[in-house]
Amino acid sequence: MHEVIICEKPKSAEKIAQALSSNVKKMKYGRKVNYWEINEKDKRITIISAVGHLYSLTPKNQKEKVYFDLKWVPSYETQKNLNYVKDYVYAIKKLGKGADKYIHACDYDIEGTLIGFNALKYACGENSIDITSRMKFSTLTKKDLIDAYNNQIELDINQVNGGIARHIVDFYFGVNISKALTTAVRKAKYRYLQLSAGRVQTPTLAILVGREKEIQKFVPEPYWLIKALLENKYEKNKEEDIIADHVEGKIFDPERAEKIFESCQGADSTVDKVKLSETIRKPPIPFNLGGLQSEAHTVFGFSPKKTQTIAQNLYTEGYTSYPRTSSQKLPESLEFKKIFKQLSANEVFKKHIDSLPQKTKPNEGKKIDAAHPAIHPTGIIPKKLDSDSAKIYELIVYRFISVFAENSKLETLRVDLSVDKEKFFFKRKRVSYMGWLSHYPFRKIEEDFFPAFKKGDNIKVNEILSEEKETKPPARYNEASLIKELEKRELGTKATRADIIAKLYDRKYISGKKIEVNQLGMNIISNLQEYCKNLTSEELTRDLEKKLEGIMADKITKDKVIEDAKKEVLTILDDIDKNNLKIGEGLYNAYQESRIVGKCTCGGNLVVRFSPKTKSSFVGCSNYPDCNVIYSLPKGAEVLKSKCEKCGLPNISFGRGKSRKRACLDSKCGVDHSKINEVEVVGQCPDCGNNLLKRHGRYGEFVGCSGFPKCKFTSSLEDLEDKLNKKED
DNA sequence: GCAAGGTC
Repeated sequence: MHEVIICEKPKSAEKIAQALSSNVKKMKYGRKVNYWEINEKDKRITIISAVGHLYSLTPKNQKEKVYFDLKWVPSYETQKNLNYVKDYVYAIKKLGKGADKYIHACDYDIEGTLIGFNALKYACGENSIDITSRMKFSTLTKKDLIDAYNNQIELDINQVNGGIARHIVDFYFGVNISKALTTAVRKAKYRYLQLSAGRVQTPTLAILVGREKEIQKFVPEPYWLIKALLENKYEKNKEEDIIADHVEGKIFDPERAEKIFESCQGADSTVDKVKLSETIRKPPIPFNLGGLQSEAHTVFGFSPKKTQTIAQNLYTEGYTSYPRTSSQKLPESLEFKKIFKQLSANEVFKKHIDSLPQKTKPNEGKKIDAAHPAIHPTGIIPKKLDSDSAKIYELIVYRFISVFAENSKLETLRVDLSVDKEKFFFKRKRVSYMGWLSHYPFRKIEEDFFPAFKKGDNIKVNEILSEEKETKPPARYNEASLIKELEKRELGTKATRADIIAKLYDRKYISGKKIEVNQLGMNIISNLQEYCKNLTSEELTRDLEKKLEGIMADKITKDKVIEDAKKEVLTILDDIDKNNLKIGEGLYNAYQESRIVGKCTCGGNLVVRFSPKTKSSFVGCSNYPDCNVIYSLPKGAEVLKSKCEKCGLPNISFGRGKSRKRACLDSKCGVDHSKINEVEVVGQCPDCGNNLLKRHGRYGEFVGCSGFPKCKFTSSLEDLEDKLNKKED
C-alpha cells in the first residue's frame, strides 16, 4: 500500500514527516526538491510538497477580445520568474503517480485547499481526487498533526469550488478591465500604456485618492498658542526658559487670544499644583508580518516589500521563523529556553538574555494565525549577513527578547501655574525604570530634566508668547500606514499587501515616500467611479466574501457566482467601450501630465521620455522639435520632486543601494550634492569612540552609537551636548 | 501583458 501526502510548502512537509514517524527518511528529487519516506510493515508513505499555487488561470484562447474562457496551466508557463515551481510539479508527477491513497495536507483555508486540489488533479491525475482524504490541522505542532492524520476527513469540494470561483472572478474583473483601459488609450491615442485595475489594487488606490482630495480641499484655519516662558529657577546654569502652554491649547478666536496675551503681560506666575505620576509601559508584542514591516519602516525606513523579502530569506536560511504570519502569539511549544540557549552563543545576545527575569512568559498581542506563530529567531545564529539583513535579524531577535522582559516605568511631571488669572501648564517625562527598554534599542528613551518646582512658588515670567499657527491637512499615508489601513479594512492578505502597493508605484499611479497620487492615478479612479463604481470600493471584496461563503455552505453554486461576475464585467466593458475615446484621451493626458518634471527655459514642459532606439529614458522639452533641450538620465534614475538649489531644475537619484546618489538633472550644473543615504554624524561616542549618528525612532529623532548593539549609548538631540560634557568631567 | 493568491 502506497500513501502520498501532499503539503502546501516544503517546511510543512518536513514538520508533518517528523510528526508522523521517528523513522523517516529525507530524500531528494533532483537537486532542489526534498521529500520524505516512511516505510512501515504494510505501508509506504511518501510526503511531498507544493510551493504554494502550482497552477494558474490563463485564457484558453489568447486572441479573444475578452477573457471568460479560462483553463489551469502550470504557473511557470505563464510567469517566467516562477521557474522554481517546475521542479516541484515534476516531483509530484513522478513520486505521486499511481498511489493507492492520497492525503491532502495543505493549510486548511480556501487557497490551501485549492493548492492541494490542483496539485492532485493536474499532477497526480484526475482519478486521484476519488481516493483522497483530508488532514485538518490549525498548527504545525506534533500533536495537531498526529491528530489530523488519525482523524482524516473528506475533501470538502465546496471549499475547492470557493477557491476556484475566487480565482476566476478576480481574473474576470482584473484582467478584462485592465485590458479595456489599455485598449481605450490605444484607440484614442494610438499609444500603449500599461494600465491595471483589480479587486484589491483599485480600492487601495481609491483610499489614497480620498486622502489626496481631503488634502486638496483642506482650508487651513489660523489659531493661536499662548506660551509663558518661565525662569528656570531651580537650575540657573540651564539657561533655557521653561515653556508652559496655556491650558486652552489651540485658540481659534483671535480676540480671546489677544485678551489672554494682554492680561498676562507683566505678571509673574504662581505654581498651583505639582503632580508626579508613574505609568507602566508593558513590553512590546511579538511581530507578525505587518508589525515587522511597520517597525522596520519607522526604524530603518525600509519598504514593506523589502522587509518581506529579507524576512523570507532569513527564514529560508533557517535563522528566523515563517514570516507570512498574522499571529502575535508565542506558544510555549516553541521551547523558548532552547532558543535562548542557542542565541546565547552570541556574547551580546547572551548579556540581554541572562538579565531577563526568571519567569519567562511572553507579552502577547491579540491576533492569531491558524498555521504559524509570531515571527521569532530559531536560535541558529547567522554566520554572515549583509547589513540590511542584519538589521532585520537583530530587530527580530531584540523584539523576541524584549517581549519576555519586565515592564518599563515612565515618570511624568505636570506643573500647573497661574499667570494673573490665566492657567498654564507644562509636562516632563523620564524613564524611571528601563525594563524591556534596555533590551530593545529601537525606541527613544525619554529623559527630560525635572525642575524642582513646588506648590506656592513664585516664578518669574520672562516673556509671554502668542504664536500664530495654521491647522494642517490630514497626513499622507506612507507604505507602512497604508498596510495598516488595508489590514483594518481586510483588503488583500498579509502576503500580498506589500506587492499591491509596489504595483501602484510601478504603474506610476502614485509616487513619493509620503504617498502622493499622480494625475494618472486620479484619472483611473474618476473613470472607474463612473463606469464601475463597485471596483473602486471595498464592496466588491465584501460581496465576493459573502458569495464564497455561500458556495462553501452549499447555498449557491460556483457556476452561478462566476456567471454573475461575467454578466457584471460584460456590462462594464460595454460601458467602457462606448466611451472609449473620452476615457482613453483622459487617461493619456493624465499620464502625460504625470511625466512633467519641470519647466524648460523656452516655456515648454520638461517631460520624461523613452527612447526605443537606445532603450533608455531621458528628459526632453515638450516643444521639441522647436526646442531641443535634452538631459540624459543614468540607468535606473528617478526624477525627484526636490529642486536643485543652484539652477532650479529637478534633482534625480541614481545608483543602487548605499551608493545611490542625488544630483541635479543637469550633469553640468556641478552643485555638490551629498549622498542620499548618508547618515548625519553628530559627534563621537563618549563610551566607545565610534561615531554618534542621528537616527529615527518611533518617537522622533534621537542619537545612537554606530557601535550598536555592542555599545548602547543613546541620547536625545537636546541633551547630547550635556551628556558629552559630563563624560569629559 | 493584464488580477490576486499562494510560495521560494
